Amino acid sequence: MKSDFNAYNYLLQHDIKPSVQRLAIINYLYEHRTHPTADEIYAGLIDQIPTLSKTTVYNTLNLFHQQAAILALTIDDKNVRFDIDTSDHAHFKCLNCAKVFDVPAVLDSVTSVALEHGFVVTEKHLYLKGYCSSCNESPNK
Amino acid sequence: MKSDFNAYNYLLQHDIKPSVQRLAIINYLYEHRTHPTADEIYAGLIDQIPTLSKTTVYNTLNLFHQQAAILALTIDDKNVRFDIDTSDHAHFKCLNCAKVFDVPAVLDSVTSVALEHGFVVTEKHLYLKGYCSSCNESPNK
DNA sequence: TATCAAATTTCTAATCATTACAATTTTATA
DNA sequence: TATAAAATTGTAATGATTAGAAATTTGATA
Repeated sequence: MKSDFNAYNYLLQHDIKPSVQRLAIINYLYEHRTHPTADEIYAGLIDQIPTLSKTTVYNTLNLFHQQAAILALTIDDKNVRFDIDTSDHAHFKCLNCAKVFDVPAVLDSVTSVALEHGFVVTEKHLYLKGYCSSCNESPNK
Repeated sequence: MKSDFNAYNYLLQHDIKPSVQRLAIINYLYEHRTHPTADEIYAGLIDQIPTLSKTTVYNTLNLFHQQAAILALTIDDKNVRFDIDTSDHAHFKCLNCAKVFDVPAVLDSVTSVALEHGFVVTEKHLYLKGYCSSCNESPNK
């Protein structure tokens, strides 16, 4: 079954000139909602594009983020993680299994407080940490 | 004028055995609400404690964080920043001047959604990014 | 279609925050 | 004081990310 995601148009909509590498990376993010790192994306695409360079992956992700086509998550203090879903939602990171989950959330109220301080808000990140339901039932520590 | 902050008791309250280095670091955080990095804390204390090691600063901050005596902020993708204020509040990072500001916020509503998913939440971080009032008036880019 | 400049990709090496690890020093206690 | 445990320190290693230069591809134009 084919994906109904039009990667080509998605890039154009964000003023990004499509290329083989860029299409592959945005498609990877569309298909993998695990908030992958640059390294994971590289590893996932190297078979499909044997000439792919890790620098290209980093450059491309930075470009996508600049153009607001993706989110760059700093929930992990080691790696930046990426998310194609730019709609309002929060993230939960399990301190045991290290997985990052999506959590529904509305962040409007907080933004309004920032506006009162004269801040112009371009990004909102809500990160929760703790233990997911699996790890909570059988903790491994 | 002397600070009314009792660093010694503060550490004891968090089950941390006081030492010269630990007291200096927690006092530094009490007095500097700029969300400093480990390196900034080290630079701020090296004159006062010439034998201080950067490893000790990292070890100590990790210990404080583990004991929930401070927050470890990953709002910056380069460095971890630290905050002695563990009460409910958000952070705003200016993408121009890189300063991190405190913003009042209540995060209860989001936590409750996470609980419904069976998550145990131990940390909440709300990070806003954009341009502060100074940089917004005279952008430097 | 050939040419040329700009954009993109790639490779290699550098950077730099953080941690690992072993040695030294300090602390607490018998 | 002797001794073990805890804390601190110094050095080297790790590893994600970026810098910078070279190679390749793309797109426009003649």
